[in-house]
Amino acid sequence: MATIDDVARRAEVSTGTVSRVLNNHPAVRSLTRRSVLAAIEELNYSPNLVARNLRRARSGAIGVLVPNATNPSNLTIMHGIARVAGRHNSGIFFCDSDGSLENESAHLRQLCERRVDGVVFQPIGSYEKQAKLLQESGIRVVIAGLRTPGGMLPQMVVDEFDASVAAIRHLISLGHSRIALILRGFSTISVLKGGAMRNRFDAYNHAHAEAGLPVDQSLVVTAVSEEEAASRAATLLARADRPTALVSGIHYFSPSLLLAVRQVNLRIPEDLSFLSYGDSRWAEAFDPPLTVVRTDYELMGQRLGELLFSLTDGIAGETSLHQRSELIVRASCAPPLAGGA
Amino acid sequence: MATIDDVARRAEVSTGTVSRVLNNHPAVRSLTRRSVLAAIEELNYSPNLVARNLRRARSGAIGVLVPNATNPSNLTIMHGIARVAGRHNSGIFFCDSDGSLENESAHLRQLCERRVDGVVFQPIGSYEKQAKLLQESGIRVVIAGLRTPGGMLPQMVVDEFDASVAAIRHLISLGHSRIALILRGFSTISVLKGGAMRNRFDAYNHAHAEAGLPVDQSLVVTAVSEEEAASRAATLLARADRPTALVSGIHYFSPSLLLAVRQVNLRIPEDLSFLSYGDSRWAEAFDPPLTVVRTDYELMGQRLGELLFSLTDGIAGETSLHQRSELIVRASCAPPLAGGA
DNA sequence: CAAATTTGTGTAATCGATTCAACTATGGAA
DNA sequence: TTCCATAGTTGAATCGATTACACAAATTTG
Repeated sequence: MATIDDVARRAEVSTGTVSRVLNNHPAVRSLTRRSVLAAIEELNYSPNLVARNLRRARSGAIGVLVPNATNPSNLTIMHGIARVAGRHNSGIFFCDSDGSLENESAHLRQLCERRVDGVVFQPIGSYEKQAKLLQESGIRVVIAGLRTPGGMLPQMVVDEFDASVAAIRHLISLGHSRIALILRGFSTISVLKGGAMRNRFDAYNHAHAEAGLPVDQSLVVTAVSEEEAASRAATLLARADRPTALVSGIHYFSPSLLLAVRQVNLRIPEDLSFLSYGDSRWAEAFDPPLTVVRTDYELMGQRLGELLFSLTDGIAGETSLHQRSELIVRASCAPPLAGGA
Repeated sequence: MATIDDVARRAEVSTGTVSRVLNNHPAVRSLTRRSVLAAIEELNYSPNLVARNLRRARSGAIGVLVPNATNPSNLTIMHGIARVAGRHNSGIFFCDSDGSLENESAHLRQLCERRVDGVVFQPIGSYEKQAKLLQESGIRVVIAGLRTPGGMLPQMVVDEFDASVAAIRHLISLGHSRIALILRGFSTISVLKGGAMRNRFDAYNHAHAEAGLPVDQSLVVTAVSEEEAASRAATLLARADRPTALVSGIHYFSPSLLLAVRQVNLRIPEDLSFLSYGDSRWAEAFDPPLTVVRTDYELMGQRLGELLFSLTDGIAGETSLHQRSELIVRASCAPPLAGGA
């Protein structure tokens, strides 16, 4: 594999000159430049970015750490980030924690050791300490997620509260008073610790309080997997006082929940209203089309990327971005049947 | 930021010794090791992988190049690869061509310059030349995709032909003779150039020939976007001699096609049988559940990863893997109505 | 025409690790 | 006691680029 020295020898110039050609430095005679380029061509030379990065003390790459790559919304965020990274011709180090805190910190350490220029970090649990560590190493960090704002780190907050309240309000205004909410988490207690689920739970309570409606805590359940979510939902729907509306707190669960609904022979929206967090073409194609709380993850990814690069490039600016979600009303929610459950 | 020299000074040993501690070399007195570790701790030292990689002439990372990250199957493949990469504690350089050949070669060049240890490459168009170039630079390449086997490069071939033939045969045996097929591509000609779509088209023809059924080429259409796919489908379904079955050649198009079907008020499966390539929870949750040709992409990703690492580690073995797809019969296909269209 | 400036190029130090040869204790065998 | 093998360590070269500095040649200026 040819090195810069090989090229220099071949073109009968010094390595410094070759380097200048590679970096489009203006102070090179065009005749010299041509012969260097010719040598590069002939030797099929490919500059070694590892060496360059060592010297320059930057890597031309950012790290993206997601909690779980099977979640399509993370993929969409990735796609947005990749777009922006491409424009800044930066590479992307992809890290998937696969749900484990252990993996998460291992990946963060690795990103630090690789001396990436920045990290987009969607934390699983508490993150302050680890993120601080990166910061101290001079690596810019942007926190992504649906958690409550706060903390000193640059972050992108998904402003979902209003849309969430609007969603529950929508159901209440249709006449529902028994609304089930399925969240992701080990327990209601874990949900209360913060994050997206907490936010959705708070909005649920807020909308009820606002309408003077009591909340039946037994209608709020958590699950860690699609299967568990489906079985919890089935249990709820089998109750004598079954809910008249079901809210899927995470898009990932929605198809399994819909399947569970069909298995107990309930029609949507006549017998049960269904509302889902997260939008997709499938939610739109479903019969009836699903009413959803939607967040534009592609845009979110792009803005995350822009924020990170503005930080690494030392451009000061707003370091806490907001992205509003919205309620998309389709046909899966309707007034409960007069006779009620 | 502390370097290995700082650590050496602090622990009052040479840099060589620190290096040996870092790499768990046995020839270090345990007393020395302890004091080095202490110094590392105190200085909050993080080894610089860029420097290490330069010296070692390997990067401890592989590149994964996908044509488009918005496709969920690519995501699933990524997840599989990430698992395996984690086990080999290798990093992943993520590259998204976003559908453009130009991006594709730019990314390949970058991966080469970064001196990744290997590349999983899902090419958009013809790839032989570019892949060869990487090979010559000593970078192992594994081709992923649903293209016809052949070529000298290690690859993972999705063996979809049998399942595809079974799918069309299934429709024919139900009594269908006018089966529409929607493929992704600019034109039927581009489809014929190869790749997954070619394979599906061939299977379609094969099953027809086998049953002695003529193929109406006007029922095979291509589209580049969901919107185009939906409008092409709408046109087909508006014809007097409309097809009695519709095959979505790519999962990505399916929801839009289903939407188009509903818009012309055709019931599935009574008025129209629907069969889709690619499976998902949504396809299962749809009413009626969709009959699909399914490929296990998670497993595919894992096997791709294993193949690549066996190559980079110099372990010889089968370099052309196969992964079989299967037909999953659900409820979206039924005999055409007696009266027929 | 000499001095001053500009332009282009070569030389060598440097980034932060690894690793090999050389050297020094340390203990055991002759 | 002397010699040898061995474990532990040091020092320096090395990976492949960038870049500050020095310097020669070419050009402008007074």
